[in-house]
Amino acid sequence: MLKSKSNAPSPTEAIYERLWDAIAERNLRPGTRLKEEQLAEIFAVSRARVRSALAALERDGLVRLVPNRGAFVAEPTIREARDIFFARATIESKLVERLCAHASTGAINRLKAHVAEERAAAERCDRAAAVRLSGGFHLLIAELAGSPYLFEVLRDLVSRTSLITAMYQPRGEKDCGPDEHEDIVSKIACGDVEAAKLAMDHHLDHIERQLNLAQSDEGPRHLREILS
Amino acid sequence: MLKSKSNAPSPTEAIYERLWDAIAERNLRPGTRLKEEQLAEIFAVSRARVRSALAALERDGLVRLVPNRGAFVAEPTIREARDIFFARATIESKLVERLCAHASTGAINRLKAHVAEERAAAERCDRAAAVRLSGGFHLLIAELAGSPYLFEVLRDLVSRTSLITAMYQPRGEKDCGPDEHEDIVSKIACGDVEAAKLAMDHHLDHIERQLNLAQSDEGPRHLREILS
DNA sequence: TAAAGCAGGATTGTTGACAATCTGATCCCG
DNA sequence: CGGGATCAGATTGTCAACAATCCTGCTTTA
Repeated sequence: MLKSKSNAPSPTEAIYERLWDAIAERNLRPGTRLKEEQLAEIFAVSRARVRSALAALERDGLVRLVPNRGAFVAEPTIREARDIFFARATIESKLVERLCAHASTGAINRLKAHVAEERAAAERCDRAAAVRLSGGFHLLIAELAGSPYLFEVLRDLVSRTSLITAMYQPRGEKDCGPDEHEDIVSKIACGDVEAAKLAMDHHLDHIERQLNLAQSDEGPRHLREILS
Repeated sequence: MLKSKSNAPSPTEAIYERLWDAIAERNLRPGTRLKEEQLAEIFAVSRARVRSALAALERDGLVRLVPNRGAFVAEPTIREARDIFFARATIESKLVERLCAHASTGAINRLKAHVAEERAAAERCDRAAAVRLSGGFHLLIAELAGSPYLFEVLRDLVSRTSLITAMYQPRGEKDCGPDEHEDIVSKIACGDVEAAKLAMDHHLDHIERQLNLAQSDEGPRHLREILS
């Protein structure tokens, strides 16, 4: 996994992040071909570094690597999408349970502060921030629950969920606001384990239900234009 | 993730597998330094390929990569070890539950056949096969439960467990035989969800309890000698 | 004497060029 | 006119040499 060096993000990470953003914000649509040389030129780095960034993105399920063919933005199938949500429910339910078991007031406050940030971003209509913060909420739960390993797995799952959302959620549909997150936090604050788990399950189920099977059919756009 | 191409394993995978085996069979002890050039010479491949294999091993938690310093066989802490077992319990419990829900007779038969293989390997005292099959049992459950994503996560967890076992299980201690696996299978065959989940939890807990905190303190051995 | 400074050697990180492979269009033949 | 072989162009995969970095042991100096 990519190390999260707090101060200095490695060059590979930087490319990883920029591509991640472009995909999650729906600017790079599923199926788009990612040519190594092209990316190397755009980001002004060597091809080798692009390669390692693409390898990392493949590990997180955002990119599909075909031998001798190249890299493409992944196109998760409906079946895979449902599997991702199953995995999320499995893991997040347990994390909520564990968090309830020993939730400090500090933890509750961090959760509340995060939801407030989400609300602010939603009101600004800052899509990029909203997507990032929405995923961040779930990661925060994993962090506070105290399982570094499941935190990493969930980070992966959240990335994949972003891609799935970009692919299957109708463009008109508004992202789920911070209301359900707030609900989950309040249940955790009460210390009601079962209610909190149900709230999380319901939340994930709600996101899953918003998906539809019709794929977007806009024309392709040029990499150079999207990645500024 | 490494693609599991059924017929032709890629060269990178081949190196990955050989190092994995060496670590899981306790020939390469935690903390051992893995020099790129040395490995390249031993495996008769280029350094670039060793690099990508080491990157894959780091992703699976078997190797620690230090910038400008090199690669070392990972040394999971006690805390990390316990976290791995927590993650396994979380995931495998759910997988067993799901498998019980729709366990075909074909699935049961595959499980029984696998346990039989395990028993045969144990009687041959074939340690390498025993380690591989023991992990394979858990992976088979994930496969039969029908969650490709959690299968991949569990593959990772099993690798890490091998390393933890190599590091913290006293050498005298015999590996858990196939008895507990057989117990789990029988509970699944009965369709008793709760009993099956309990059996799995107990099995994992049993493995975890066998760990001790004293590290092995044998002298280092030479890479060339171990990797034949 | 001990600690800081300074090469020397070894190891990793990076780059650019070369080889292998695939795609797509053209051309030939039935 | 249609189908299959063939060749050019483009793209990925691999490699070997070069640059940057780090550890080790020695030297110097207070």
